[in-house]
Amino acid sequence: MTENRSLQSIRGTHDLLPGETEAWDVVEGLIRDVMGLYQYREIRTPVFEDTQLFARGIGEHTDIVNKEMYTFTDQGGRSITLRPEGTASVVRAWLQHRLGAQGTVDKLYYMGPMFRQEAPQKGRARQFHQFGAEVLGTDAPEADAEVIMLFLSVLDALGLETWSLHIGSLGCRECRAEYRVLLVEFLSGIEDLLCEECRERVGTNPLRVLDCKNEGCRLATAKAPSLLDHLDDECRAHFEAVQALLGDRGIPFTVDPRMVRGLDYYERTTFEVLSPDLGAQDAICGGGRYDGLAQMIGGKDRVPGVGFAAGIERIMLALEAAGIDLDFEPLCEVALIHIGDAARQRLFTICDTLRRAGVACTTELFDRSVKAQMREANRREALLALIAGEKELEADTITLRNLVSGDEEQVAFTDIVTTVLERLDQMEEEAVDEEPDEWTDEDEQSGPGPGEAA
RNA sequence: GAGAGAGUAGCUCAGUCGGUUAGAGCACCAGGUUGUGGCCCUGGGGGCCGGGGGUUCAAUUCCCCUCUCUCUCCCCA
Repeated sequence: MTENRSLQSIRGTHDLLPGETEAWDVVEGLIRDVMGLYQYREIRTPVFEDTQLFARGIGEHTDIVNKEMYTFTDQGGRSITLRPEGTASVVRAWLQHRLGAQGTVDKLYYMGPMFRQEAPQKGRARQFHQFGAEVLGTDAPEADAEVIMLFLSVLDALGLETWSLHIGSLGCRECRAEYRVLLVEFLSGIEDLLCEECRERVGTNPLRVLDCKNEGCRLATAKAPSLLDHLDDECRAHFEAVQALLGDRGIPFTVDPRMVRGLDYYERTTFEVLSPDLGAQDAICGGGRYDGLAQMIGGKDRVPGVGFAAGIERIMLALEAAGIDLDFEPLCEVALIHIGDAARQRLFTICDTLRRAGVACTTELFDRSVKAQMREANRREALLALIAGEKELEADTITLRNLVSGDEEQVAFTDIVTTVLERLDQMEEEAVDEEPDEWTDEDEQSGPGPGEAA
């Protein structure tokens, strides 16, 4: 409405700035590491899809489809929607490219932005980021347990130790339909005790009534029949197998008979991982089995599948709450410091040469004082400074200063690259010698130095 | 979508019961060292007091609208 002179990012979207992106890189890198460990392979699908994919997959009566999708008509008159979640797209791509044709089980993961038009608050943005994993083509309860274990391994890799795992089962379509009749019968009897919204839900999505946070509804439905008591034999066996697999590995979990997911495609196993440090938006991961999804979006054959989606922003918040700081300054090995214009030009060339040799370095682009240039070198935690002014140009040498020890030496221009590489090697050796034990395995803080390549 | 709170320097925040040039700390720049970092001292730059409208002699301050953020409901990752 208001015509601001300067535009800003739109409501519910955020810029990730230097100082934050480094931590995201670390987190994403650790996620990829764990995915590799479990042999899941990445899939990247478009951020927008045919609206029907989500309408049919997620469900017409869900909040997501009803009121939260970014939908628009493109110039060809097609209805397009920015993806509000990842699973439907992955299954669509799996069907489209016949990834199951080899008869193998496919294990896929994805990572990227999702879009939902909700009221923004902490841990909930309109563009947010999820990563997720999917196993397609198998009913095996091991797949259910594996995706849960996979996510918990990610938390472990990140150092997040406080979480709780909640699991439930929605049964298959057959047993849920039978149960639904029972439930509607029960709810009809207590209808006047329910909140307005729930009275509507009795007709549209009765299972959600059990998940209502309203005190009155909770009390009124306390004695409602439980879905878990009405699973058919196969679904019960499957659910028990999943629990046994988790239990055998000492993974703590709570069975939540009322857990209902907000997406219609779930069947059988559902689960959530909650973080105690997040406030209202405390789910960092949600998932489950979706054996009917492939057919809901037009696939000919039944393709069983199970997976999860996890919110990266919420994980970042949980890390922060846990006091885990993954930020690091990008490595700067050499700062080039000039006095005067001639030296400035000379150093620009030397900087280029050093970079070609794989040395991370920077030159001064403002004409600030030597003091300011040194201060910045210090701020960047540069290891070496190369200083040049009239004196050096005349003598055809450069001053090389070790910024850790303060030692200085004069180096001939022709020897700069070899000497710098030599000194950096020496400093690295010294640093390894002094490094405390706990840091010796892998030093995440220093980031990937371009210098290592050479 | 509903309710509540908040927006003042790059950042974290004071402040004005409406009244001249709006402050601190950190950060930045410069000087103290005719060319050398971290500590210290001195000085400096930087603000349409979120935006628009209204009341008033006078609005950063009061009122309304709007935008954004935060919290809650809801929903979800």
